[in-house]
Amino acid sequence: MGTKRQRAERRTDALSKERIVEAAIGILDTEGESALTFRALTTRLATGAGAIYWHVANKNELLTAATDDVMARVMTEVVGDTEPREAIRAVALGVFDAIDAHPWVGTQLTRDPSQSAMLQFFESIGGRLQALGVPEQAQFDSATALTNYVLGVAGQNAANARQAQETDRSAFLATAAARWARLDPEEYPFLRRMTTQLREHDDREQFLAGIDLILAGIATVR
Amino acid sequence: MGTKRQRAERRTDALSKERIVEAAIGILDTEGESALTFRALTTRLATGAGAIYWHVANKNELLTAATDDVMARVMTEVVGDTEPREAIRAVALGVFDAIDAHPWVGTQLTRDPSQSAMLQFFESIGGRLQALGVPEQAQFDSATALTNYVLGVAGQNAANARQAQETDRSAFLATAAARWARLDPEEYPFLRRMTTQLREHDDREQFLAGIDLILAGIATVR
DNA sequence: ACCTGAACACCGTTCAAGT
DNA sequence: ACCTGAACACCGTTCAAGT
Repeated sequence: MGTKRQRAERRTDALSKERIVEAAIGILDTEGESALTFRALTTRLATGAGAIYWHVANKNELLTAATDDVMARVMTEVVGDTEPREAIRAVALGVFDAIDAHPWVGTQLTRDPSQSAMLQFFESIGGRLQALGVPEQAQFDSATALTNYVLGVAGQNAANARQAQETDRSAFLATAAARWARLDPEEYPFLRRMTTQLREHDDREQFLAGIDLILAGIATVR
Repeated sequence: MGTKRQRAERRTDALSKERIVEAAIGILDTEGESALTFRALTTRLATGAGAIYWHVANKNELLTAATDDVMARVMTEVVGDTEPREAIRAVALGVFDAIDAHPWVGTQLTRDPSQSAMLQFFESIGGRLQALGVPEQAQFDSATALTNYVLGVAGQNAANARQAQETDRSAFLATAAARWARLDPEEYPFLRRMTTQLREHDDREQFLAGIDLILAGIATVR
């Protein structure tokens, strides 16, 4: 009985999968994707590599768990809306904001879209399409289109974050816009015409505009 | 003069960026992304690591060059169509087929979408939107939506290829469908309803269906 | 100018050994 | 059951030295 008590009162800083995932998220958020190594983790957790492997199979499982951790919060937070169209927009925006705050989530989702987080997203979208009155036949293609679009944005965001790193966003956009402006006008008339829009656009608004475009297309199928 | 001649007649197997890129593509296509290492390259090219670094700055530049090599062919092959809507579908399908044949291209495009290949794609789409009569204001958002969708599919395809690896496609789909069928029907009614469609769908057709959905949405903006 | 190949600094992962 | 930490098998990249 005394022994059992002792087991229940384990030191609060004992290692666990949750604590490891938490530490991983901390490193990813503050120092970026490339900083997450088992060495960095062992230092932060004051332990050995083998201790981590006792709780986690490998680095990929750790990344998956960290991503699901962030995404689970998003999916549960966005449940209020009843109007299906608004609900779809809200869920999509929730994912966008999460990826914006944690770019490494974008990398991970594009690397492994069969994550339970994406299944939840797909389910959440699909259920609303049903409520929207989209015919059965078209529901699969519609949900897939929305999901692929979100994954594309996720990847872009992660790539931008990787490239921006030091410089801030407006400087980053200015550089990109300058590159567009320097392109051959014969070969790239469209990009040149869009230079100003590139520099001045808002990622979040543009993301929503894309969602609305796809929703408008879906509304077309009757 | 004799010297100059000799220089012109260099041994045909001399190293060059093109030959290195070609070898890299060979490894990527036959053995997959993880097989592309500088050790594998030096073996295949019968040279030293330093020799490769003389022609190529680093692994990322090599991957970028290999991707642009594949994509450049796609973009030039698809120029026949005059009807803008068909041209957009053809360009998108060309990218899809290229990624289907070379899944590593999908990984690279999602990792670095500012590649010249994607700029060409964006330009190609944008020019056609103009021809389609899409208002200036909406062209940027429309081209971005299509591009993000294609990038999302690219990532998915690459991830699937990575996961499939050994087993063939139908076995892969069967496994995924079986996983969907095992989900809690209370929590995942939509996924369960879509299980059959997942198992029987054709990736290429579904990709086109998504493009058509977005195009239908774009046609809505007047 | 172009190439060789050993060496460097780092990875993720394993495993015998401890408690 | 859980943890330690040295060791292993790999990486990408550098660089003194060769031709």
